[in-house]
Amino acid sequence: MRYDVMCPRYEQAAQLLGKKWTNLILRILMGQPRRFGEFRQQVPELSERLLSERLRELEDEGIVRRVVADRRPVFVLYELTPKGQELEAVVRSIQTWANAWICIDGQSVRTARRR
Amino acid sequence: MRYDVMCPRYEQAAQLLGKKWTNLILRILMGQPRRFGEFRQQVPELSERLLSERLRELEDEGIVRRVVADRRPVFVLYELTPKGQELEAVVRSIQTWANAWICIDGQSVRTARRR
DNA sequence: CCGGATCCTAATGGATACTG
DNA sequence: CAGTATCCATTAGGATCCGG
Repeated sequence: MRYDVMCPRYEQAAQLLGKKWTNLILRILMGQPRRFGEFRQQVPELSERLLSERLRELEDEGIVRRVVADRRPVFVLYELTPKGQELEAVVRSIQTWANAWICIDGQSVRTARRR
Repeated sequence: MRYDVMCPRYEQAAQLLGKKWTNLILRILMGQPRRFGEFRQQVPELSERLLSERLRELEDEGIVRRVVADRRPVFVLYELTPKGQELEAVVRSIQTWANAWICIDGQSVRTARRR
């Protein structure tokens, strides 16, 4: 078997999930639709620029839908699409693995390599 | 519920899986232990520098074990640890999701946003 | 209230050459 | 055979300020 070609969708999915803040945003959305400002309250360390960028990426991927309520003041909701909802299985499998193999201290598992 | 803190292990796992070439390396290792040069044959586009870097990262995470056969010429095998083997469930869940939600063309799913 | 525009720095990845 | 070392281009992310 040759492995010269990657699955582009897999790559895209994995790289998206690996980006900073993405998983946090997804988790928050898994509970319920959220407004832009709610993310900021929930995660003060996440800047508006990155929040906006991540939401846009997820929207581009069809994982998140942006719903604009057309009244004043402007009111925007972000919610998971079906595609996004099915990501929950992935998120949980990563979490399960991480929980199972967590190590307590920050030490490397790797034994010293000879130089 | 507050989401001000991320699960560091989850983050680390997701970010590792999202790095370029990592998933390919894992897939190759899931079949059987491999030698350094075998990766290069299987994936010619992957440079020695990055291959070495990825393997080292996976080793540091305790996902891959580096086994040196002490005879001439030097002979090195990389193999999955139990921790690494259990990543297969994660890889498969990502693949399942990616397969289910693949789109054929390169077009964005997102409907145009008003500017 | 919901972002966009800018600027700057750090991290990532590719190419190439060299070594125990 | 199995890597390191170096250099460079691109990308990702944080900080800050501005606008409909």
